[in-house]
Amino acid sequence: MTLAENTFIGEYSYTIDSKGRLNIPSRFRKSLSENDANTFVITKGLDPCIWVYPLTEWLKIENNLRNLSSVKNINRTFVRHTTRYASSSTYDKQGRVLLTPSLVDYASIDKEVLIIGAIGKIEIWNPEKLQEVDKQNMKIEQDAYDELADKITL
Amino acid sequence: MTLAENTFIGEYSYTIDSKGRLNIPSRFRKSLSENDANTFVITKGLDPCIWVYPLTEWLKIENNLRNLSSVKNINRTFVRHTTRYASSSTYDKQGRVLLTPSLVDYASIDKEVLIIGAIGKIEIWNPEKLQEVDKQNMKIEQDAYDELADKITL
DNA sequence: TAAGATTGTGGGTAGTAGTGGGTAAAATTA
DNA sequence: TAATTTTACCCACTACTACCCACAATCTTA
Repeated sequence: MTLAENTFIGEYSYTIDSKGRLNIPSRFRKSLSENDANTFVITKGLDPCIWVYPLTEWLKIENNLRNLSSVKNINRTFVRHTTRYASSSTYDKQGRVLLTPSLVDYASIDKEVLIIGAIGKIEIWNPEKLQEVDKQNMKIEQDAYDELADKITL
Repeated sequence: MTLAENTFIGEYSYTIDSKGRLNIPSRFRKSLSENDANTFVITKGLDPCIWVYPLTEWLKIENNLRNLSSVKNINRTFVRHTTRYASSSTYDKQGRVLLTPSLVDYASIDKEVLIIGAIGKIEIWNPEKLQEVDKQNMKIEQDAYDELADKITL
């Protein structure tokens, strides 16, 4: 349980309640650093899911974005896409954050969600959507995947 | 004589109790390094078994994952696959860790398990499953096995 | 060989975690 | 300003987990 700070692993099946609140797994909350002030930044993922960053991790991303020159069109698009849907949320006494309807809609989420620790961030998925996307990815990029597995996993 | 730290060899027959707890052989626990803080990271194996890493070994994997940019699609898939089934577990006073139902299910484990030291990690098998997989592999990959002989001297 | 220590396994219990809902403060709108 | 909606805080219930103790079998050691 002495994992590195702001590092998330594991998978949890949780539900979104009628008020749009989602509990962040206790393990994840405990792994936040002091500076995160119990706050996450919630935004659109590059996949059809929601990404949740610890506050301090998000600030690093902001810094990186700041350094992208606005002259390049692709940079402007990327910055816009990344920041547009982001909002910060401090979790309540029960450990829940509020998800905006537009993000919930983007990730095709109903009530049941899969919360997945992805090292520096947290992903929130509609379970069926994930399965679907996964299958597709593996079909297209099996070779690249195997190469990574060979390099990284022992 | 003692083995090197975080090195596991040998095979043990243990049982999983009604609460899903599994005792890690005393020999294995003793071989953990100080930095492991009595903690293992338990995850899905590439074979139909459960892999158990000492914390510090897992942190090396984590570091590699952290350096993969999320802008690339295949990187996101790989990180997700690798972290998703992982969970850290500090063993209790009796030396037991908690196995998640999804992993137990994945490895087709009932109650009796075979705990096998695989040098840098530990494998947890359903005994029958292992026998089955073993038989199959030896039939198919005799050539590849022979090729290994060039690399490793016994 | 006998006493003591260690190890694997079983189970009880208090505290914690996930979920649901009420209510007052705050924000928005008419 | 008043009415309505939204948000934040509080309490409550249930299930689960972590911690504790127990015990029998095995191993160690004097």
